[in-house]
Amino acid sequence: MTKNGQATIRDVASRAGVSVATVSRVLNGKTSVHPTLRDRVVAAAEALEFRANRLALSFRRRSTHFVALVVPDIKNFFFAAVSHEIEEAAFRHGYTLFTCNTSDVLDREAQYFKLLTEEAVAGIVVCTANEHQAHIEVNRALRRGVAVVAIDRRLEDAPIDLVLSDNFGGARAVTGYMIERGHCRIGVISGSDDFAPARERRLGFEQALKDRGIAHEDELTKITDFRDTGAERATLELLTAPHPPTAIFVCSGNQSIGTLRALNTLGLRIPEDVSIAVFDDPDWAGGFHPPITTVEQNCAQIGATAVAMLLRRIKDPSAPREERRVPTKLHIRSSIQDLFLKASTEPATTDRPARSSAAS
Amino acid sequence: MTKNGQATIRDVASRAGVSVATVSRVLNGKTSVHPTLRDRVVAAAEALEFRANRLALSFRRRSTHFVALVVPDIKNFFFAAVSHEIEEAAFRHGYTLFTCNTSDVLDREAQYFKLLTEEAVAGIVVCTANEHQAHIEVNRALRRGVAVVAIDRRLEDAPIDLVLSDNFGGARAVTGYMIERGHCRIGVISGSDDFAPARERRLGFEQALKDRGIAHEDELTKITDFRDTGAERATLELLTAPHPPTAIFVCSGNQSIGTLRALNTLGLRIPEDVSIAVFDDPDWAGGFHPPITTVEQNCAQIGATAVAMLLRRIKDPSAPREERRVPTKLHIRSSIQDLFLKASTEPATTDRPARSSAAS
DNA sequence: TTGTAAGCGTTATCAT
DNA sequence: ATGATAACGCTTACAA
Repeated sequence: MTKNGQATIRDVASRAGVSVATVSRVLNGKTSVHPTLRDRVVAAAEALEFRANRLALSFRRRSTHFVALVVPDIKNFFFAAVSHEIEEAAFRHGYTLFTCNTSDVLDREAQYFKLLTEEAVAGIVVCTANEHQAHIEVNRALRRGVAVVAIDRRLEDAPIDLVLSDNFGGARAVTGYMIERGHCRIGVISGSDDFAPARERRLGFEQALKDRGIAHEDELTKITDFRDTGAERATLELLTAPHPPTAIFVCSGNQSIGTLRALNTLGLRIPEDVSIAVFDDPDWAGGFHPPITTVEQNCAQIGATAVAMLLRRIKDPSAPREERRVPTKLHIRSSIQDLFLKASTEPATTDRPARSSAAS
Repeated sequence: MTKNGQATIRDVASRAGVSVATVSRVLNGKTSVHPTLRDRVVAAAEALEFRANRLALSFRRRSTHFVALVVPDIKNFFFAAVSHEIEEAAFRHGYTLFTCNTSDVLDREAQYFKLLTEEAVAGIVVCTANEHQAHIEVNRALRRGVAVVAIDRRLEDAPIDLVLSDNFGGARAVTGYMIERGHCRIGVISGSDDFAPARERRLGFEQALKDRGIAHEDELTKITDFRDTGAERATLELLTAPHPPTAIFVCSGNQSIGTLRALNTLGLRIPEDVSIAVFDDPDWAGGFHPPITTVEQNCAQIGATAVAMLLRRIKDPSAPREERRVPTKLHIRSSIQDLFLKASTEPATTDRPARSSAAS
């Protein structure tokens, strides 16, 4: 028994009257040992409340049971939700999760990859800061046997697994819904084409237009950063233009906050003055007044899939590269006016459009 | 040079023509070594791109540079923000962060403490699942030299550092603001008194009432869980009662979503039909229609303080226990009607209450 | 099947 | 100041 109070494998061995090798064997259950000895060892281990020293284990095995999630911003609802799911799934499989924020700075991402590789994590789930520049650390990690899977954004140049939402389909569906409600001048607020999800959502939007033979007007497309401030500015521009759109498709939850703020500033009501749809379904969207029509990404499934792919690759590093799409879900609520229904104040809705006056 | 391509301290030693002990000494800079040898070692290390094996280091030193954040739910905006801050600060000091969700299950918290202790983390920042039951693992961690600081909720029975918001003051201030606008029947939706923040916010609310000599009415207080669904139900009850309040103070951002949903269901407008204030300032609050008056917790400062306290305790385990309060900030927006201003549709506000009609 | 013993990469305790 | 060398706790050849 060492001074710190923790029994070691030696203590167990001597108490059971066997060698440390035997103890190790029964503990790991690889090779078979005589039942009698096995029982003696187990008994001794229990009596001593033996727990293998994890630090020694990692050292010896040159590997750990850590996985990491490297994302631009854990405060973003999407990543927080994915993180939660990954943590949950990883825990079930005996892994513990590191959280790493890059703030979309590539260098920071590289630093983390380096650190995590040195720390011998079993795997990394990453939403990269730059799709076009797979920094050298990614390859280094791969070479060192770290399993890597990308989510949400592609990691070009690197032959790694990928899981992302059906951005194209989701955007196309919700845009189609708007068009069917009579909107033909629809503004879109998207992120940089440098990122797959932004690009795909914008493309899905445009496809819906084409589907219905509606001409695409360039001045209705605003490309901004992924932050709310950029979207706020873009919305202002869109709606103060000479011939403003009747509806706006906002390509992310983060950006939608800026859009909504802009609407407040302009004193425009949803959906009477302008209709709104947003990609992402933040928790407050259904409580908004009016409830916002959204495209929900299945964060849980994305996280679960990422972990599954990670575990698969940890087991079999040479498995064929995979790319998985996770379906989105359209939540039809009350933020899109049906232009065919004259004089209506509320469009088709899932929620009750009651209009009474009670308290006060 | 070992097979995996990483130079070891031995490689450096032989290349520099010195013993491993000397290499170790110059690398750690504890004892002094002759400048000549020192230079040779440094040169060799650089030539070989030597990086000490972290797994071996942890094993040898019996300690790591990991810290952990153990919280009920990382999806909760408050914890996500705190997590971000902790990660940032920790990274600056050479620590990497583990994220651990307990889902408010005490047993899960204990499991994590056990694991983290075995993994020899340097410190744990925890928002406990149960204030009254400091499970044995906390003490075990403490005994094993893990620094622990609690945030948001107290960890009773355990003599550990603590940092939380000025819940009482924040609640008192915003309630006072409502009263000054003429509200004297104010409903409050709070969480279980078993948790310090809920208790303190409710108490702050009641104190504001007392401050102005307003009688407290029991049926205006609703205690629910911290989830939005509980708050939704509570709001419904509050507002369909015979004599409903003119305003509601919601004690957390999570709960406010349920409250807002309930208002939509009832078709009640803010602030014309009912005024709203919420504790917590989720990112969407300012974009809501109308913008919501909130009490913001300074997540960044809470996180930074927690890390500072953690580092201090890592350095000096016997430092005196500390308890720190972080001030809150009142955001006055447009969700509280001024009952003294007759016929008004919008109360005093920071935002512009314009009412025009543009697009479409 | 079981035991002996040689590492794993570092640090720390000895002599020198 | 420097260099052998013994740990640290575990796994795993290799022998028996």
